[in-house]
Amino acid sequence: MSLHLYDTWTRSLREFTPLKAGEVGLYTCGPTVYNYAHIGNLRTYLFEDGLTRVLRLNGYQVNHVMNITDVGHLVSDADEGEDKMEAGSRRTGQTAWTIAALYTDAFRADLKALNIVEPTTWCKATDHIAEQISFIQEIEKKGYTYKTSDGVYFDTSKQSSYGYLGRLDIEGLQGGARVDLGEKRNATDYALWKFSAPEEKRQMEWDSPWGRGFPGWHIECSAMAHKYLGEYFDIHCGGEDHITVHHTNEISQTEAAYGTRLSNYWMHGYFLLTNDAKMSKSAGEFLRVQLLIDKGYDPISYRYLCLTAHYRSQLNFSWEALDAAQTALGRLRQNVFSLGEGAAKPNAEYVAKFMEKLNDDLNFPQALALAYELLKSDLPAAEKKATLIKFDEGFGFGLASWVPKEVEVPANVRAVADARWAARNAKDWAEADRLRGELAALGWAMKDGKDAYTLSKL
RNA sequence: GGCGGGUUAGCAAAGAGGUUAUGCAGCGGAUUGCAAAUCCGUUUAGAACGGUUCGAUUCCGUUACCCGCCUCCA
Repeated sequence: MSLHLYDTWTRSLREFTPLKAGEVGLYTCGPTVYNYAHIGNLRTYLFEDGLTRVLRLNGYQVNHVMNITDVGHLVSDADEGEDKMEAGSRRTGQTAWTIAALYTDAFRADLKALNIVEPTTWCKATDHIAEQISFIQEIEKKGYTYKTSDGVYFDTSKQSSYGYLGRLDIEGLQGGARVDLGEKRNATDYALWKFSAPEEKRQMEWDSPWGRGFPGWHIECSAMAHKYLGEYFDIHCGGEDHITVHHTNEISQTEAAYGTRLSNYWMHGYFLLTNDAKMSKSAGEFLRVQLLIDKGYDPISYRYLCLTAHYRSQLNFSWEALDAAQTALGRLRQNVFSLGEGAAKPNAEYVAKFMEKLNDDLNFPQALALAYELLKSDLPAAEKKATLIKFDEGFGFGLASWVPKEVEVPANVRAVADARWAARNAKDWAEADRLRGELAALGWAMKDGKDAYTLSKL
């Protein structure tokens, strides 16, 4: 089966056909670096990583561009309110530029911990102010802009196609608008450029043909996607929340400036929920990869958990589910390791089935089930191993390089264990059991093997 | 208020109009001095009501409940 992907634009599964043979232009909306990423944010990057892996498994060369939003969007209230970067700066007492660098590094560390392949091109919003300004000028030239006292806005009423991606009901939106329009002409109009307030000294502001200020929050993606991938490229991804506003406006801008809908396919990852509610940064506490590590989890266990659910359905996070994933991953790794070192080729039939699952809109849950079917099959060990390592190009668990962890055993623990091993071999069961209890008190479990024992931490 | 999605066994989560999802947990057995690990086997399903059908958890309708977006957001 050839690759089929769900396209939000058509709300249907479409066969994937690249615009240029053998190549894929992919733009994925990146983080706003005013705070750490939480594991809900990272679910979307895991979905996109799965996508790039599947594209590569299909033989495509993927030109993957991701932005770093290091200029503040606005905290709330449709183009009103304070700037997130400036707010983060005030919170931490560091410059906006410093915290942008800090959280960018933290984000990349998270990607690494989850074994997410980095994009081929990173681009920072603040490095592309000129591109954003000229993009706005292009829109202005086409007659879609108007100026208010606080910025330059896009007049969505001049664009009959506006809101198609989100299937927006413009009339309904006007009626149910939750915020004041201010000087905006329509509820769906959005800022292209915002002016710095006269009394305000911003850390991040630039001169523009319209006045000193900063870019609106959708223009960077349109401008950078245009610069690195052209007027029309293959796939654009983001979280489900981007459908109705951010991506709708990216399309709007690009359509005004260049007459395309920016990307041929639009794909969206769905949210991670906790306690059946969306995980959010504004709701205070949120789960970071570092917290998982601190609690003794391997971040790859979280990756495993995400792969057990389809990217297009919401996933309810719980520690119980993460425990299950960690156990399953541990066994899978041990299983693959135990298959030995023999050389073999991947089993063509299983690989074909595997590709069929992944090519069906990235069905990782079924692909994972197939891995277990393969493990239970009666194929030769070496062939199983080669096949699973092939599968892992999609999973990204790092199965090929995994080896059981060598644990450092303190000398006193080793001494007790040796004593128990001697007692056991002397069939002194009472003493052996007593010493096992002693080990447990020290926090160690002892497993008897045929010719030797192994120790593991409790 | 407008738009969209969901409800599957103890937990998480898939596909399929009729034939084992899968993982974790549980249970039984093998194995073990006892364990652990492993292996083999196995019990729990598809919100409620109605319709279509030889047959529906799967398609259609109604109801209930849950969630997301519409506001910064993955």
